[in-house]
Amino acid sequence: MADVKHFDPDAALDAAMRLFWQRGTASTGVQDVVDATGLNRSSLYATFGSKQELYRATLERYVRSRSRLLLGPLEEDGGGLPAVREFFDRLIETRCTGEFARWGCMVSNAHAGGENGDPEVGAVLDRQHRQLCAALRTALGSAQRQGQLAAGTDPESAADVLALLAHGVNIRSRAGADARQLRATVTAAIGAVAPGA
Amino acid sequence: MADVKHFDPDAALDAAMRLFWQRGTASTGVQDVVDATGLNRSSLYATFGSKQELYRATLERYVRSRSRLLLGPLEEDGGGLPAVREFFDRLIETRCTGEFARWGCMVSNAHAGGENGDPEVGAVLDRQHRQLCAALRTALGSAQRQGQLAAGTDPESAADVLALLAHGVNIRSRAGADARQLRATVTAAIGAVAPGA
DNA sequence: CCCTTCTTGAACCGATGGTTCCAAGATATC
DNA sequence: GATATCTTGGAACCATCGGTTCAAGAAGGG
Repeated sequence: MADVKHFDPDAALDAAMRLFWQRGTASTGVQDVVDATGLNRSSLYATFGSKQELYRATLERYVRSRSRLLLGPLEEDGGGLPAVREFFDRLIETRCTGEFARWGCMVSNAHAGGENGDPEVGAVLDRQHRQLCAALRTALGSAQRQGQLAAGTDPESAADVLALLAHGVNIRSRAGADARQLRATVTAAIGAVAPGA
Repeated sequence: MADVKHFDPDAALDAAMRLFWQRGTASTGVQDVVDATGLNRSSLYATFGSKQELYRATLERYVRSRSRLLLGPLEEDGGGLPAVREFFDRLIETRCTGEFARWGCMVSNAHAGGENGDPEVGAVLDRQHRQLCAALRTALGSAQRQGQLAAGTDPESAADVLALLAHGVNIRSRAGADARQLRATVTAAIGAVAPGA
């Protein structure tokens, strides 16, 4: 009865995501998206509605794919302190090397870029930050139950501190901060807020 | 012989600074600057050259005025641990209340906004981060000499951790993070990385 | 009052912003 | 193969972008 899409919307969304991630909303023109995705303006608007809706879609794709990739292991049962250390190792690795080096985190970038002027975007940012805190809390809680933490350590406030620290890593990585330096700092931080037993 | 400027360049620079600080470079048009400063395009270009040069000028004004306001007390001799606590108190106060609430830090914003594509801007960002680390190191060093720190505390790595944490505070404040929550988290962090004697 | 120097407002430039529209092309059902 | 329905390509839309230019006006020194 009808025609079907001649392109892969998921691939297009991914290409657009990378654009917004790297350069932000304001610095990315619709023409840039057209060029990067290869599809036409009409198809783009027919599929995603508007630039703002497209941005929201890419942001949600980011938190569901890229963020999940990092947070997933953290939320698994019984990860404990090693899971926390591995989370930051992988975070710094991702932020400083490979194809995403110097791109930072799309969520942190959205924070600073003021994209939260859009209430829907703001809600995503808050939710994502709470999820990061919760994931760290889960891992630190399991660390405590496994007796990995020194007595008197509070997993909740430690998780909040490390979550803020993660934002700091994301920000500094955009300026090309040295991975070794970041790793050393983060290691010191973990050792201080979540000291081993 | 000639005519003299009919406006105050410093006031104009300050108005432009607020614009770039709040909304970023890409989202701020020259017309916005014209409207905010009250002076016209010609005077603006005659005085500052280009939009990019104007941005650089406002960024430097920011680090020389606003940042200095926060970092100054930290660098003074003998501030010790109380100076560190006061720095974060004032940071959070500035970021969450008053006319600059939800504006974040212009330097952190520039990081995430990718403004460091301009090498001169990137240099300012790196310099400013190093200065923040150095200021914290100074205060923590004096704390150690005054016997305020527990044995085994390393002022240098503690300073690096707190500097990253400051970026985190700046970022989260843009999303309207609760000041009390931030204060509690920061207090926990200071207590962990720079425990009192 | 003249003349020089600066400021000012407005118009102008090409490029680009996001968005819409319509004819042409493609496809699955009948 | 005809037809209905969707996608596609491309152009056009109108506003604004950053940046430049120019003529008129204002202000000081002679």
